[in-house]
Amino acid sequence: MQEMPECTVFHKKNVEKVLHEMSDDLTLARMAEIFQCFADPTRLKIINALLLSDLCVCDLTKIMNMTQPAVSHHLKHLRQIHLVKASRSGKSILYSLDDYHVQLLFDVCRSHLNETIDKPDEE
Amino acid sequence: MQEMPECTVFHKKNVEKVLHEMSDDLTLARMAEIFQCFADPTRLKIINALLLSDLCVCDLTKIMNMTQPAVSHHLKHLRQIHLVKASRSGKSILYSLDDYHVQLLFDVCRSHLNETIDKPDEE
DNA sequence: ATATATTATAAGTAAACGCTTATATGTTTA
DNA sequence: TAAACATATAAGCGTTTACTTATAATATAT
Repeated sequence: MQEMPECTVFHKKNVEKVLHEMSDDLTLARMAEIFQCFADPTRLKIINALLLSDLCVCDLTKIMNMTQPAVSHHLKHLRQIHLVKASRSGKSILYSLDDYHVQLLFDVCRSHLNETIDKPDEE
Repeated sequence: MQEMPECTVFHKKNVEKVLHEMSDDLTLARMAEIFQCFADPTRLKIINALLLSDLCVCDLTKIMNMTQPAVSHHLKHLRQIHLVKASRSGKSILYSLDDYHVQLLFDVCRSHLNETIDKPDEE
């Protein structure tokens, strides 16, 4: 019968170094929140659109080809972490990106994709 | 009684420009997959650890203070999109980052966080 | 002021996600 | 080769997520 042993490898030096130098949990949680905004295809598409032009909710609804509440829902999400800001313009509310890091994150990710496009999938 | 009007703002020029220049849906879906790996606090912590040192599953289990299958599960996820690679070393399997973009994405996100730390929360 | 246009919020639902326990796979060592 | 070790996979469960429809809020225009 197989036992489930406590792993004993434990490269003490490495583990201690990592534990010491790693970001704290709160920081990691907040970073994860930001990445979460980029992690949904719909939101990412909204971000992509706003990288190209400031847009009102109505325009985004047309671009995304989805219902207006869905778009508003995502915009709220994006606004809460300061990735996007809103300003009224006549009847409409114009949305735009709130931080240049958005462009950076988007570009770095796309580069990664381009450079791994030929790699075969892991199973 | 309130009707639900079709929105008529439609800044045609902007919308057309955006639709034309936006990345295709497949690219956005793949990018979202990558961001999804960064979007979970646990996985992000694993990434953070691997930024600091190559580590075996056992070490990561200790660092993360969680069960070994959970760690393996996340590592599989990370390996499938070529963010992480594995190589055997004796009894253990050593994991390391597979791409310098990982460091870039991590750093850009942390910078964003640092520069927005003082902004008040949107409600 | 009243009607209309634009955007935001609420409640409900189906699907995806991350963890746990149990078990399988593969490598090493005796 | 058999036992032990290190890692991977499978099945199940509770939570979260993203959408839908319905409705509210807010500003504009007549």
